[in-house]
Amino acid sequence: MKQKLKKLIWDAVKTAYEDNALPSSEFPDVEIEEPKVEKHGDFSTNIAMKMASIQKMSPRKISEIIIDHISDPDNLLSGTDIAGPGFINFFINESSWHPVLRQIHEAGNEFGASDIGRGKRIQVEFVSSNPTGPLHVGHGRGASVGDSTANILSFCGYDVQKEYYINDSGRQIHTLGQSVLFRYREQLGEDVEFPEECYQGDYIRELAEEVRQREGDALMSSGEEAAIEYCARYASKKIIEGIKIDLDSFGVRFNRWFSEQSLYDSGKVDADIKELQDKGMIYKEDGALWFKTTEYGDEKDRVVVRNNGQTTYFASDIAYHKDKYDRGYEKVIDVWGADHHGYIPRMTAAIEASGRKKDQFHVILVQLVNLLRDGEPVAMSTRAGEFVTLDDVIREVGKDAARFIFLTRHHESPLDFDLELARKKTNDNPVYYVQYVHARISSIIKKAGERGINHIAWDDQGVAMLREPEEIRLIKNMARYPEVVRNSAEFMEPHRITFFLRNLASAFHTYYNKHRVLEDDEVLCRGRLYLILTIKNVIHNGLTLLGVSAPEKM
RNA sequence: GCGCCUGUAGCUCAGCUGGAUAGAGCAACGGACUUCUAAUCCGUAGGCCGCAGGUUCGAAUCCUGCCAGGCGUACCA
Repeated sequence: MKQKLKKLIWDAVKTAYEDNALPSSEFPDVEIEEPKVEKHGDFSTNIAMKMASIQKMSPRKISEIIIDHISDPDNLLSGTDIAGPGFINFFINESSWHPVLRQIHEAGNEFGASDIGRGKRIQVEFVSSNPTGPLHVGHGRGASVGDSTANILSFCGYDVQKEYYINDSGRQIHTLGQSVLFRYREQLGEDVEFPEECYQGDYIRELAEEVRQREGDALMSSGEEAAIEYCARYASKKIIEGIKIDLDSFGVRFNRWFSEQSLYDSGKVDADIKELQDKGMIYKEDGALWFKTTEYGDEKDRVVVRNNGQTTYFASDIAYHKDKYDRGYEKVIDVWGADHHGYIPRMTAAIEASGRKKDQFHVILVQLVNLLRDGEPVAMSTRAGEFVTLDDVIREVGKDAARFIFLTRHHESPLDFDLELARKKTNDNPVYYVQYVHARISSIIKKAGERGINHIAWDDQGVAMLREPEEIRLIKNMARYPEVVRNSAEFMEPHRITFFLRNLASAFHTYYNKHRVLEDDEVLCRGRLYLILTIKNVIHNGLTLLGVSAPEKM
């Protein structure tokens, strides 16, 4: 619709120039907006104001000239208006909206999809929680944002891969091994003092128990390091399995699980450090190796190999990201917790140093989640073992409510997640509001079937009867969907879909309460059934992008 | 100190990347079910868009400076 209008205006401007009504041939882009106030029409443009200084004429005069030169062969417009400082307002004919319904219906699950990605290969890495404990709510938010963003990008024609990076190497894995070993010894009757820096959660005890059942007391006699190594391997493997299960029940599936350890095993970390050394990007100071990240805008240089010979997390991250690009991704997106934001400049620096462009890397920072129960904060700390796991949340409030609520805010603003609220099946809970539309429509369609209407299809006469303001409003609303999806992809902001759905749901509920679909007038009934079928279609599409189900019945 | 994020209705947040009279949901108050699901709807009330300057036809939106909160600022991850 917008495109059609844009063309009308553009043609009018050109014609006006050819008729010598406008002195200059220099025209700005046609920008079309949707006014907030209905009185201002369906669309408006500010083009006259933009042209004023170039044409050396008053905006209102230019508006008049443009309107005079508009030709509207398809009878799209029911009226135009000049308002305020020189806005041109356009009123669209009711009947011009009707074909939108057909587009939606014919596109089906593809309605809203586009090809703006042009098959560009893009990778989204998210969650990537360390395998030292189960996922908690914060990871849930990262999972929701990452997964939906990937879905949306894919819907917009990008070739998207979802990946999880497993930090199965380094100090914290060692600590994990220690933690399990301590519990293991404890269980075998040894009097041990459990160190504070170890992981305190009950899951460590369970893992130790499993180790004991498999190995008996064999680890008591093997060397300590070997025992820790064994426990670390076993525990991280089990934890990752648990994480996979949790994510699966959260509706998140990765294309690939990438092991940090594999970068060491294949020698890639060492090779990349060597390569950077050869390029002169690395120097030695105080016994450590430093990467000159300051040359790419970081505030200080960063250590890649410590003076004890151990590589830092940064070192493997450099190798990991290099590997991503080597695998052919043109763009790499990382979803991180906001507490890692200080890490962005050095990562960007490393990527630039390896010859990639800055804009080939993008970090989505997700702010922290404050978990509440009835308005009271719930304390959480992985180390102290006090946390509510993602699994707990899914069990308590359900996957759909959790995923939806995580996407009810811009990802850069902190989110309060109230367990009691999320569990309530009331109108406090936005997910039901949207799902309810789908269920209601399904119910009506079912009822129509009972009355012998089994096939809902485009019907000229029926659709032509959709003239109620609420009906036109619904169609206009849905017509915006493709643009919302595109913007959502472009800005990587899945919450835009959430807000769109709430809006559409609201418009439907209003309509539902005011008008009956199953009217005695058969023609009208056909038209309305077609309308709600397309609404169901759009709600379904949107919820799918968010990873939320669209129930037939509630 | 420096850097990033956030300040919009009593509360939780949107605001289409500069547009016209700033919008929702909760909470408050008053209404609507013998009719397609009341997990719904309708109405009322509620605002110096953190503060102060600047940019221009026009600012919640862009720039600068303050103020407040969160996070970061490791040879941790």
